[in-house]
Amino acid sequence: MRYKINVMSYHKKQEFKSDEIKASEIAKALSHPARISILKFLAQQKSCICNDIVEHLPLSQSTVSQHLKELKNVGLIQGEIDGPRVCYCIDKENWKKAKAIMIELFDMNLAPIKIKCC
Amino acid sequence: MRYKINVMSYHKKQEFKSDEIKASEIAKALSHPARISILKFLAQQKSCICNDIVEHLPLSQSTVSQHLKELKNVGLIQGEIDGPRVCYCIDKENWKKAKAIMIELFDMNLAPIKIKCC
DNA sequence: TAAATCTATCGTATATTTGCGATATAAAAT
DNA sequence: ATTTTATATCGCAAATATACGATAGATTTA
Repeated sequence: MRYKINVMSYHKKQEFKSDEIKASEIAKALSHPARISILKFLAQQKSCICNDIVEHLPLSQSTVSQHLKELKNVGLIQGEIDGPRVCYCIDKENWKKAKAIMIELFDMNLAPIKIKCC
Repeated sequence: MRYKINVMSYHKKQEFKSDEIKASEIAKALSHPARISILKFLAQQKSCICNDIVEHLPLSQSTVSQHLKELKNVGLIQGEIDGPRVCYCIDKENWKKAKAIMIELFDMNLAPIKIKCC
């Protein structure tokens, strides 16, 4: 095959379509069981106090804090200072948007036409 | 707060629930725009020939091969040798399963009860 | 048979993620 | 005022992910 000439670089992500980047960012936020667990915990609203989340996970407080930060950065949760604590909760608006993006991805038209194999 | 005692270790993923791990693995497979792009390309069945996928992406052949391997490992695609080429396609059965898992995650009951904040 | 084509894998470099303890800060409790 | 509690962030170490070129192996074409 004709070899592609590629410039030595390590960040190619920006060369993709913005909707593909967006979907991948949502997926990345969900790509660690701790973050899935945090979201489930918040959805069940057993509590939204940060420390309760920490107690719920087999991870140190600082590690949990980092996972919370990632979920916050991608917009899936919100944090609100409540006296000495921080109350986290799912950002329902962004959650819906994320859901729509992922569903659109999974609803891709799986054409039943057999081209070669498949 | 009482500090948790944690053994120095780098692999805590296995300490989570298996359904959380499963969801995170699917999400991880989707956490790079190149892999999203590959799946969309295959869904549209513009082709399922490996080399056409390589031509479609701004990445080298070896890098694309690695992304294909990850998608294959998680079960979202299948590869079939077709003479000198390899024909990749979406594993429709596993795709459906993955979709169900992600939809279940996004359909988490977002309790409307206000506990503290939220 | 030799050359060309296609793909996977190896080796390697860099970037990012994951994890922890320590610590800084802020509020609450004593 | 001091101590306790709660949280974020810093600094570091290890693991994993991302990317490439080179190359091996297999197949097809010339």
